[in-house]
Amino acid sequence: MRDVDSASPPPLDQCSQPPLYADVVVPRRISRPFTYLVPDRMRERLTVGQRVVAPFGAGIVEGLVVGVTTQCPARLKPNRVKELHDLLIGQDQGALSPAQFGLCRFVATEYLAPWGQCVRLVIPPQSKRRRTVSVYLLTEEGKAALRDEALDRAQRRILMEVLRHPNGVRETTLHKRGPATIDALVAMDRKGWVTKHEVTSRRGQGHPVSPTSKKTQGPEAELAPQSLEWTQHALPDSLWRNGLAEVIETGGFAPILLHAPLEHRLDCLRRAVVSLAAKQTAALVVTGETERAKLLYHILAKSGGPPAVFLHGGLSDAERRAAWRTIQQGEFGVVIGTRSAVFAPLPRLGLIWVEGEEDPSLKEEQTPHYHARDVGWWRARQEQAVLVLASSHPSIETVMRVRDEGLVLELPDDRWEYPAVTVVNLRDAPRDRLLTTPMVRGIEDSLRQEAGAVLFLNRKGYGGALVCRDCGTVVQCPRCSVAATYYRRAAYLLCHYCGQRRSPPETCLVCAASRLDLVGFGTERLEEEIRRLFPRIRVARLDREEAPAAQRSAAIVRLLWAGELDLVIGTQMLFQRGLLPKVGFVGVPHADGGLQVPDFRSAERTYGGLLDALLLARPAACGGRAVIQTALASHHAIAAAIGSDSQRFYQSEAAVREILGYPPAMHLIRLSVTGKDAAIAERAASGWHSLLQEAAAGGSARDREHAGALRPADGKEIEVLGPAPAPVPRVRGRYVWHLLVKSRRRELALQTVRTTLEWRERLPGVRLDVDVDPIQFT
DNA sequence: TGAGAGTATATA
DNA sequence: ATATACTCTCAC
Repeated sequence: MRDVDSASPPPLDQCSQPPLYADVVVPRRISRPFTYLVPDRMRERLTVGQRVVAPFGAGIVEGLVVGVTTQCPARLKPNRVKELHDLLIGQDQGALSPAQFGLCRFVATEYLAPWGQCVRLVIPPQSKRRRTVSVYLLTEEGKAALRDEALDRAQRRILMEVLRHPNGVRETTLHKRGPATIDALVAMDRKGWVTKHEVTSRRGQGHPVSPTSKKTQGPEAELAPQSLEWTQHALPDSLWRNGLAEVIETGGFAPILLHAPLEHRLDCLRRAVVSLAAKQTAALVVTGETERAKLLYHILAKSGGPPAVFLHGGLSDAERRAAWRTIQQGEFGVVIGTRSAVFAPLPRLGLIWVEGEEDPSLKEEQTPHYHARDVGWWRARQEQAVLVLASSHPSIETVMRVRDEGLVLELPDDRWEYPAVTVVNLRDAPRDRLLTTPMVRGIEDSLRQEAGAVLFLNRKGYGGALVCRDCGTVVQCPRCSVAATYYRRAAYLLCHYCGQRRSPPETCLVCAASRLDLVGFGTERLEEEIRRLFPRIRVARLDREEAPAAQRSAAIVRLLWAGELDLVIGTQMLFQRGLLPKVGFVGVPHADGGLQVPDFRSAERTYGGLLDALLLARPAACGGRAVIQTALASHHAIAAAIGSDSQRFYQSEAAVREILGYPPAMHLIRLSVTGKDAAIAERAASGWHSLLQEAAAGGSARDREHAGALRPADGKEIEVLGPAPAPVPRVRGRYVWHLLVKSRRRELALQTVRTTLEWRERLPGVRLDVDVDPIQFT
């Protein structure tokens, strides 16, 4: 790829101009650009960053010009080079702004993703043109023909299919069946049994929605009014005065970690937005969950600040386009959205605020695997904006990075308002009981005081898994090598990886014994236990099974605010849905449940979940109480959370990551190879591994030469681990192998993987994926 | 033997 | 990604 900066402007005034070539990246799974001849009529208007229509393969694509040159690449025969078809023109269509161009290039290089696939991140969703498609419809004669017993079999099959679809079957669908089908169609068309019709494609018929619609304005009715009131409390002597106000006032690039409870963060956010609006600049607020974005939208829209725009994944393409246009026109003071909103085209960006920066949802799970927080960091620097990463339990990566490169603003540990915490050691408690005596007492007290109670258990379903009491075999999903979760009420086993459900087996599949035991407790079993102990109370459950629709969970939140629920049982979803009122009692029946997960971030997640749960309770001074049941009270994640000692957690966890060589001490790139055939997938992974080893050896040798004798030649600057079966080695019937590239030097790791990508792009039988800074390890 | 499914391959 | 070329399998 030629460098963008080396592109020379086309000569304007010669009669015999040399041919001009454009390097174009296409929206395909190919990293390298393709070279096209620039037709004379485009010479003057064609620039780097221009979007173009180009012939590609059998069809045409919309690509992005990333370089312009007068030389045809050596290995291309000039007669094989095709001409560009057209320039894309239009307000949010044609050329990318320098900011958009830079952003998508950053994502491509930083996350090793095909540049052409990153372009869609920075442009509004394309309106599906009102394309017409041909469909076949059944005629009366056709229906009559179906009654004929002697009808040709192929023809009958087609007619039956067309009969099933009163709106017609697409010509392209039928043509895919092969030449026999096409012949039969032509024959039947001639006989008048079917007719071909041109209809407007269904896609793209979504109603164009005005920016004043419910969805872009934010759904008002779903939020409990009390929860808004709660967030309007002004806090005395906040972190705003102690630093943030000044940074916002000064402006320019400044990375800030705001480590404080939610009410403090919201107070700061509201003030920051108002303060920016006074300076005619705008804020971009990004958060992981749509529900959280809704909440922020309401708080900011109701606080007398500047107009706000709501941008999230639930919007239709038409709605997103409308929101996008509003943003480009600059008639707002703040944009609030989820992950992809970090690319929103704000003019005069003064602040990027990442609310809940530790949220794994900020990481895109598909290519390009960008992290909205890290994109935000880069963008803030580019556009000279303040960057605020806000959380009550920030990721250790952010804590370390901001300590080095920015400013940490935190509420001191002793000023966080926690409930009075009782720790129950599960090792001293009877094994078969889920709720110990102190826990039951705590719930009873809260019922007596009508103060509300929340139980946090981060495991959905009834029990964890079915285990054979004789041979110890765990009942697994047949397609994914992972234990299936048992749901009692619906009486099925559900695989949490592929979603397949089936009825639980009567007997062990290995030894045929009929003694299957339920191991572990899920929210469903906890609910059953609560109903047994307290038959009269009003209980609700907040987890993905019970409250799949946002509406349902919003209803539970509203009931809780209205005091019409005595107790809520929930998973992580408790912290993601709306805002809960502070309750009198919080119980955590199994605090260390998440620590067994084979993921180096499990301690961080456990700490965060526990902290969030404790913060659902009223402060001790207002009678708030909590009971934590754990078998690992001395683990630093649990000890730090119950002792409200965040420094302890971050210190211990940083040490662990350093010793084990995980982020932030080292940078990781996870490579995965997926294939239906286990052996082929493993072989491909091994092949990739040796290629990486080679590249690493070559790379650091060159590197050492370059840097002279400064660095010891230990050859350990980059490590390639694996191939190993993924933590869940089989998903949806496909085998997954992982490689892990580790290095303290980020650029070296990226460069090493980059050199192997040429090979990666064509490899039969397997699917390959590169994830820089992976979060999810399954 | 051919239809149909599945898989390899190039795309400028 | 996607269209096309090519290969393999299975029923006739």
